[in-house]
Amino acid sequence: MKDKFYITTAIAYTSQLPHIGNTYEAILTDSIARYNRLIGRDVYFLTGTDEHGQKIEEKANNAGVSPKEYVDKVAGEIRGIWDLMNVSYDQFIRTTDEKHVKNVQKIFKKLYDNGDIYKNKYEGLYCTPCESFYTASQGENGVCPECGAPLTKASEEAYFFKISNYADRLSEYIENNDFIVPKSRKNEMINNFIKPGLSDLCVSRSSFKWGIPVSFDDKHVIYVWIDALANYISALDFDVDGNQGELFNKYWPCDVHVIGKDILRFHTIYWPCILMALDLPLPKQVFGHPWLLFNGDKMSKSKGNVINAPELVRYFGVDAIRFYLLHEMPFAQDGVLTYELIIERYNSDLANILGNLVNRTLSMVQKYFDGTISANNDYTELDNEIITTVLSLKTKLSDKMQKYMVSDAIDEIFTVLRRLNKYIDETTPWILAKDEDKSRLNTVLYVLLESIRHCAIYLSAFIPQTAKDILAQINTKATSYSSTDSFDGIENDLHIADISPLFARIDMKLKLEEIEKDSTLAPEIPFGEEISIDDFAKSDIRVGTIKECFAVPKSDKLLQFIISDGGAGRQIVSGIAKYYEPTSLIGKRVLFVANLKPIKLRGVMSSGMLLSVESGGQLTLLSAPENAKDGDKVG
RNA sequence: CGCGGGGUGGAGCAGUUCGGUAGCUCGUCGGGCUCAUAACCCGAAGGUCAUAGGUUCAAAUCCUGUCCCCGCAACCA
Repeated sequence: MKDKFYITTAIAYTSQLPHIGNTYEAILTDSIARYNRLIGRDVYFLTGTDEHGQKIEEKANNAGVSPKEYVDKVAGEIRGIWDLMNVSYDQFIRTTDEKHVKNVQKIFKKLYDNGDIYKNKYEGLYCTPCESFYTASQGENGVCPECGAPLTKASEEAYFFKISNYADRLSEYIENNDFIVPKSRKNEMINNFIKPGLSDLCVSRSSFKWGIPVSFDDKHVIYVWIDALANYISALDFDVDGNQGELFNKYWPCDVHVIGKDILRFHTIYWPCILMALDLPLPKQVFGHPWLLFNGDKMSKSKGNVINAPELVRYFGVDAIRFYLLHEMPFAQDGVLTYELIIERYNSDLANILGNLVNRTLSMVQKYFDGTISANNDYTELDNEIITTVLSLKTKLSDKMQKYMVSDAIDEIFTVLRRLNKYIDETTPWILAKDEDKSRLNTVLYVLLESIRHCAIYLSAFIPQTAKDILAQINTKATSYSSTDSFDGIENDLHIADISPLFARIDMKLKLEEIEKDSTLAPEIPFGEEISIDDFAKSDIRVGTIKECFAVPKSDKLLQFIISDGGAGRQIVSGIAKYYEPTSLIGKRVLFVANLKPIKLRGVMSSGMLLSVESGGQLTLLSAPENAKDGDKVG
C-alpha cells in the first residue's frame, strides 16, 4: 500500500485579496505536495479560505453587501489565483461550507459537554475611557496603566477552552518530537508560551455576528481558533460521533501543516490541545515558513507596496514566479523580492542555464542527426562521471525535500544542469560532427538528452509547466519517476519534436520601463471612495500655530502639541516623532482638523489631527498660508 | 530594561547545533569557444564574517558589552 501524505496550507483570510506573500505559501506547499506525489505517495493537499470574523463583517458593511456575498467574491478570486499559479490542491475548503459549519458546532458542543469548554465571566479590570480590560498585574494600583483613570471590576460572558488540562502533554510532545520546524521556532514557542504557563483560551465572541453560532447559545459566535483550525478535519469529513468519512480514516493525522511563522502559536499550541480534547492523534509536523519582503519591507496595504501574483505572472510567467519564490526564499529567514532580482534570476538560471542548455542540445540533435538519436552505451570515463552525477540526484533531492528545503533541492538540480553545460564544452560536439564516424557524437548527445530528461522529471515538482514542455520537446514517453532509476529512458531512434526556446531572455532595462509605465497608468493606490460635498463639509479644518511641542513619554512615534487655534487653544497628539524634532516645530503655522472626536493616545488626550503629506517615506506637515490667522477655516 | 529575528566580498544567501583552511549564485574584469537565447566554458580581483572585549593552541562559530536594521506589541485620527 502507498504511503499517505496529508499536507495543508493555512486557510487564507478573505478580508482582502492575497498578495504575493500569501501566494508564496500556496506555491511552497504545492511544491512539497507535487514532490511527494512524484515519488509515489498518496498525497492529499488541502487549502482554502477563512471567511468569518469582525473584520469581514465591517468590510462587507462598507461595501454595502452581505458578508456572504463579500466572501463569495473574495474566495472565488483567491481560488482563481491558486489555479493561475498551478497550485494542485485536492480540496479547496471554505469555512462557510455547510459541512464545516456543522462540524465546528458539533465539536464545540462536544468539548462543552466534556467540560473542556466552560462558560465564564471574562473578569478583569476595566477602564471606561480606554474601553479595555487589563490584567491584575497591569492595573496594580487600581488605575489604568494607559491613562491613569480609576479601574473598575467588570465582566463579560464568554466561553473558555481549558488549555490547562493539556499543557503537560503538549509540552512533552513539543519537546520530544520534531513537531515544529525549523528548530529555531521550536525554542521560540517553548520560551515564549509554554514556559510562562498557558492560560485558558477565550473561544467565543458576542461582540459581532458574522461567525458560526454556538448551537446552544445563540448570543455567541465561535471565535477564530476553533473555527479556522477545524478546517483541517472538516475537510476530511470528520465526525465527532465517530462516524468518520473515508478521507478521515485514510489521511488523518496530518503529515505537515505549512503555515506562516506568525500563526505558529495557534498551530503548535491551541490546535494540538483541541485535538487532544477530541481524543485525536496530533499532526506530525508544523512547518513555519518565513515571510516574503518586498524592497526590504513587509508587504502591507497601508505601505502601498503590495504586489500580487497575477500582476507578476503577466510580466514574467507562472513558472518564473514559482521558480523565484521557491528558489530564492531562504529556509528560516525572511526573503526579499524585487523586480530586479526576479529578472536577474530569470535570465541567469531559467534562460541561460536551463533554457539554453535544452535549446542547444536539441538544436544539435536536429542539426547533426535530423532529430533522430539512437540509444548508445559505449561510455567513456567522462560520460560515466556525468551518469553517476545524474543518478545520484535522486537521493540528494530526497534528503533536501524531507526537510522541506525546497530551495536547496532546486539548487541540486541546477548544479547538475551547470555540469551538463560544461560537459558540452568538454566534448565539443561541433568538432565531433566533422568526423565521418558519428557514433561518439551520438553518445554525447544521448548522455545530454537523457540527463535533461531526468532533470525535467525532478523539476516537475517545482516548475510543472516547463518540465512538461521540456519532455514534450524531447518527445519521450519515459516521464515516470521510476524511469530515473537507471540511465536508459530515452527510446532508441527517438525523434525529437519541434524546438522552441523555453525562456526568452529579458532585457532588464526595457522590462523595468514597461513596469514603470504601467504603474503610472494604473496607480497601485486607488483614489478614495466618492463622497458628496456635504460629507466633506463635515470636516472642520482650521489654521493654527504650534505653541508647544514635546515627545510623549514611553512612545516612539507620538509628539504632543499645544496649538493656538484662535480660541482657547487645544492639545493634539500626532504620530510624527520619526520625522520631526519637537523643538524645530515651535512657532510653525499648521492646518488641523478641529472637529475630530477626541481620543486618548498613549494616555494623552488628542483633540484634532494635524494635516500632512507622506511621499516616498518623507512626511511633511502642511503649512498655513502667510496671511491666514489662527482659527481661520479651510474650505 | 516589552517579545522575537538579523548584521558574512557590489547584490542575494550558506556556514554558527558539535570552534580548526570563509563557501554558493549573480555582478565586475581578463581569456577561450561557436552547438545555443550576446548564451556556454576557464581564470582573476574583491570579505579584519557589525563593533569592543573575553575564553582557547585555534573563534564567523562559545561568553559579555555596545551600535544598527527588521517584524510583533503598545501609541500611527
